[in-house]
Amino acid sequence: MMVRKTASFYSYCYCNNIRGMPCLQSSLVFFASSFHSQASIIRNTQTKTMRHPPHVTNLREALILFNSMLRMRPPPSIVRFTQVLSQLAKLEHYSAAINLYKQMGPSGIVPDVYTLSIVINCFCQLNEMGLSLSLLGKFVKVGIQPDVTTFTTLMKGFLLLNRVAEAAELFGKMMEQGCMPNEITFGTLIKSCCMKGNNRAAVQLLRKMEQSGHCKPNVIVYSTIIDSLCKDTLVANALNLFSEMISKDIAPNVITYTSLIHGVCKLGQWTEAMRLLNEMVSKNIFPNVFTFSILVDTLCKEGKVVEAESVVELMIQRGIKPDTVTYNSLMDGYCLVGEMEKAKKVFDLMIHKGSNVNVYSYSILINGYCRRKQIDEANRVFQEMFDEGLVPNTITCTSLMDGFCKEGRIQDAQKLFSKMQAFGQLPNIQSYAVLLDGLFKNQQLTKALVLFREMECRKLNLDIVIYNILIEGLCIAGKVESARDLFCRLSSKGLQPNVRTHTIMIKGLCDGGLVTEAEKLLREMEERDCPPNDCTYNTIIRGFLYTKDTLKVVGLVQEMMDRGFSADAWTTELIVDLLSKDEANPALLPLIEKLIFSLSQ
DNA sequence: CTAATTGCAA
Repeated sequence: MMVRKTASFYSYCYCNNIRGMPCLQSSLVFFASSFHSQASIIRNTQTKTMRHPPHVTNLREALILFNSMLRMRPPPSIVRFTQVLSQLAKLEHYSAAINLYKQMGPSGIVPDVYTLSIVINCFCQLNEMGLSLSLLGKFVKVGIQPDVTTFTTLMKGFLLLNRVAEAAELFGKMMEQGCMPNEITFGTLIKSCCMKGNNRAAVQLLRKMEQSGHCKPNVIVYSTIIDSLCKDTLVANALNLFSEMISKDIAPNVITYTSLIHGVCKLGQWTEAMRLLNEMVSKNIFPNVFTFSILVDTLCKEGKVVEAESVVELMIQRGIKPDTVTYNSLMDGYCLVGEMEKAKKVFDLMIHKGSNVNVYSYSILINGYCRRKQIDEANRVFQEMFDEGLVPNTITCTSLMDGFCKEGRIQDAQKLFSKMQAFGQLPNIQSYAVLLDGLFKNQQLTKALVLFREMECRKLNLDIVIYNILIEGLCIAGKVESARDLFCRLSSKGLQPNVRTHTIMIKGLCDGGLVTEAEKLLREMEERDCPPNDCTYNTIIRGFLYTKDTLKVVGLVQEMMDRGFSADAWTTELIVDLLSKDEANPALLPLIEKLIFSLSQ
């Protein structure tokens, strides 16, 4: 089962980097300010009353505060310590939080259920499930019981690692202790099902929740499943669940609506998106920066950048500040229509407005320059990214690699492929696919085959996309027989050749002078429930054009047009060229007219 | 003082 794509570690980690601040300068500012803040942090702690929970905004503050708390006599209550750990965990300083917790014991500070749950969560976040479980012993030692939160946290940890059996065991143990699952427990389990793409199990849990009698489904569990269905473009099912929650008087919120709007947008149902938008506003649920960003992104993907700009204007008018994601979407919109100057302007605007530029921002720009064949500019941006302390991820590198390949700079692509591992990025199947394709298209058959062997050894999940590249590559190298052999062996590998596979094979056969066999394959496509598309027709027609078989060309063009496909510019040019020279067939002139007409559409 | 829901790049 496919695991759904989540935000990469790096794009998240580095999104807070501030552009244009030299390292030395920033540490000097930091150092100078530390004298004042250190004193005030401690003063704050020593205030006897301490009505407000201590607030820390960074790791350094937390360490200073915690150490001063450990030295106080009598020490502050466990609640104070736990508050600091909690805030550190929220800042994702999990290891630091664990280290501080370890200093509590020797100082005689006894943890409570909150403290231990936070530390358990920290271990879970670090994938240290063994250490996480070992803390259950600590509960016994201090004479307290883990609660539903503790168990939920542990279960989540196991589920994220796909260790379902252990999660289930914990669920049993929790029930044994008379601890009943609540909304959040179910919410966690449901989210886990959704992340694995198992919507059925998610809905089953929702039904279990209704029957349990201990808790009732709420807006969050409904939103979780609705979002998951929308991501799988099962919008009709999502809308059914949506009606269901309304009928149960569970009020949808901005997140529910945003998920639905995203779902219909992905299907290109703009009218439906607008209906939902109006509906939510009529219920006094107002679109937020997420909602607007989806609208901006959808318009951009449809090439409507001007409209996207006006949505950005609208959100500013409504007092919602576009953020990095909004601007990244807009930038990608300009990249998609090839307006790189405007894309760069948005990039500069982000910096000007104080929005952080992140790995996405650079990746989008790099991808844009690559598409426009401005590979040197792409490479320059890639370099700039490093200078700003951002680490390109697999996608960034793959984009640039693709750019190099398409410009014939295969060595640069290979170099980058090797280098990405140096900055901690493992090439994935797409990275391999890009390089493999590049090697074949640049006549590096041997190197391509070596790479393919490596892919097999790495136990990558080689799908039909990879085999399409391989078959096409063999054809390019003039190894049509090998390509055909491989094509025939696909089903034995459990792979189903798709339209693209067939089209690639047809092109290979045509280029190898085997047009008759190519036509036979075209006919077989119908039988295999894989009907040819416009690309297939254009390919085989070009094949017959090269053999100057006018009759076949005319027949196939007619067939293609009957099916509602049309000749592309290249094929049309060749057809017109052939027919105009073929004086024996003046009767074919109407066909030329038809073709030119369809081309002008 | 602890645990669950939404957006961008190949």
